[in-house]
Amino acid sequence: MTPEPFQREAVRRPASIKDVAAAAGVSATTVSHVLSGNRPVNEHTAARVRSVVNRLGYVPASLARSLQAGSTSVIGLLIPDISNTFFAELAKGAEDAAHDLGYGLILCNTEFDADREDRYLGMIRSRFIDGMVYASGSPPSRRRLEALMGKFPIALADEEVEGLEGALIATADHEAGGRLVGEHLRTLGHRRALMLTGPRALRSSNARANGFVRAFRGEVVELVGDFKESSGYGLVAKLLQEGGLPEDCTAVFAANDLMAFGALLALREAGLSVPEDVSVVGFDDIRAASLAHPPLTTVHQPAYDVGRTATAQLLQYVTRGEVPPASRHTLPVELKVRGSTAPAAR
Amino acid sequence: MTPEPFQREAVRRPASIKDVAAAAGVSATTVSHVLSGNRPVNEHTAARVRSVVNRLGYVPASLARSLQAGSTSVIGLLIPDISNTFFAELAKGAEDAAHDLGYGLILCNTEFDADREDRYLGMIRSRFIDGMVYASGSPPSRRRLEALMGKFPIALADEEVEGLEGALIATADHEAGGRLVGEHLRTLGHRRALMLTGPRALRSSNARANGFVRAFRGEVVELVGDFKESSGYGLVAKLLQEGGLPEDCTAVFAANDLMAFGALLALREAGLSVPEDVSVVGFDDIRAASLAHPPLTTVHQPAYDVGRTATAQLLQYVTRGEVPPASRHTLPVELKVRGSTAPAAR
DNA sequence: CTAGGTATCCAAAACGTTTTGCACAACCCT
DNA sequence: AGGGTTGTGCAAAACGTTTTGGATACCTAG
Repeated sequence: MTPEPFQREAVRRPASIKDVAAAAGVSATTVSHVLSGNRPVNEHTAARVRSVVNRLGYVPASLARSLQAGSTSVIGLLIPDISNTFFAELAKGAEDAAHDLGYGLILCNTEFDADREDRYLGMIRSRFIDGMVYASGSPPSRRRLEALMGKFPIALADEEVEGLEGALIATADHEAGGRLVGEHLRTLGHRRALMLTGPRALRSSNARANGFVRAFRGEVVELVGDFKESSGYGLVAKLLQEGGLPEDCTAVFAANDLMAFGALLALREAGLSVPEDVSVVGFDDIRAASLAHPPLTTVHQPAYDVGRTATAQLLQYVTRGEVPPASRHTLPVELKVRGSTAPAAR
Repeated sequence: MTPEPFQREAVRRPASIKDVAAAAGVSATTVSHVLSGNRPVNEHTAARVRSVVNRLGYVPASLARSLQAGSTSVIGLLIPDISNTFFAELAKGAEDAAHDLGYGLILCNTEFDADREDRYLGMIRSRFIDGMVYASGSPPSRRRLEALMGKFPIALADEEVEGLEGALIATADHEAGGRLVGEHLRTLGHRRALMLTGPRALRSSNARANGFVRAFRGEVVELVGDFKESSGYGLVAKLLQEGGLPEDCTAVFAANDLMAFGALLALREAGLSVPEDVSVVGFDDIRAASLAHPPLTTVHQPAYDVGRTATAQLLQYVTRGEVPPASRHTLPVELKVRGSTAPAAR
């Protein structure tokens, strides 16, 4: 018995509140009141209305409702790349927070593309969304954002923006993360390290580097990367070709896990073994970090919490019209010591 | 020089088309025409209007526009878990396809929660979104979906639904994937295998198993899991405790990578080495698969394409009102042979 | 000088709700 | 009997657009 093929109904105008009103012999006002409970309605009339609603399959048009209410109960989440597990986790946190308050979440995936970002920011200017959680992942243009933040509810996630100190912000404690790595490597006896940073324009990247340098108190060679696996590979491979790591350099700290993987690959190709010859540390603790070989020592970022907190802050502002008491949340990070670090080779 | 702290402007009603009209000394109609170019307007007047638009920072309210137009240019993407890389990739494809046609994408993350799914489906019933890409990941309730698909544009991604043959569908060729694995293992000399399936109610899961069994032509012991790492671990660990793998069983095929990882862990804990003692194969090719130790042999699913194709189909239907010629797309999969499979031990 | 264009703009309707002020009846209390 | 309350429901305004049928003035050709 094969089920009969599915049939698409002919399109027809969906029932409106007026249709319901007419069919039930009441005014649209009364239907509205029955459905919203905003004012009392005679139980007998209400029952009749409800029955008509069911029969006609009436569902209020949320557009009209939003237009009247002046808000849509939808916010946006702007991120560069949803297929990056960090942002996926962040998105999950944001979606949870939004859902808790009955809000929808529009995914604004920019691919680091400015045009795309602009188009999405247009959604807030045209008031299609009530607010935006902004986690651009690239150095945001301050001017553009500032103009927007003055007029519309925007919360920053993961990345702060120079000069927007009064804004709503949730971010991981990047500096502390860097410090933890510095202490860890120092304790293991390392005295010279190679640091692969992210783009200079990113505060988070700088904070990681600063924290590291301060706590490590050894000699650090900094190379600027772009957070991609290829850059981690390229920088290290090039260095190795040009005569190897700096003398006595026994550790590599990459500002994110992807670059660490790249570094890992380059080291392995050069015949160096991790962690025996060189220790490697990443940042982010993406899922692959624990599965890699060797498992990567890294700093766990609370991506989910960052997304959730930023969104909760935004919604508190949006729904209650008040800026939350703590308008800046710095969330704790955690060092995950795994197999890619070991005491410095003598 | 610290930048001065950011100031939030006092909230005031945003300028409407009437404000612009008044300030420019024309009617709202004219403003609308200037902006849309729908009808010609005297260039002198138009210039004046445009200048006022800029001065007032007027942006048309998309809600009102949508209400009038009868559509919102936003569609939904319903998935169970955005932090799963498979769905993240799928989401990326969907977002790309939507963006290409000027559509926004609302992320509907259900966490396998029926209430949550219902709430999101409400968005389409209330016409807040023009359509929905449905990739529930769990056996969808046919009745609920059928009623909805008759009335609203819905495309199925990744998972088909029994009896909805006429619907828009994009899915990977699960059966072929299973076959590829079967042939691979058979060629390597394996004759007995353990298969960890997904939930029985999922078509995709069954298709993988069927394809495998057919092509392997050896003896297959099937154990039903739930696509989670824990279930892969649990099933295999239990088996090993109760007397080990079936005699001469030299291969394990898990219906997805996560379960394969679980199996890998259980085998390792029992002192069995992969692939020397047992070969292990997964399905999905999530990022961690290639980074695991040993790198996992698995079937690559075109998650991005599935999302993109399903969305493109949906939008073709939504924008042009016509069902696309090929309303069912089966996308090719690819076997990635890595380190977790080897010739059967004698 | 008039009939038919053309260029330019506007008023009003429509989209589908919610909200608010009011009307009408029925009831209660003194 | 009259004033106040309560219960019930409606009409109209408002939200901010786009669309459509005219209206007005000017111009051109006959």
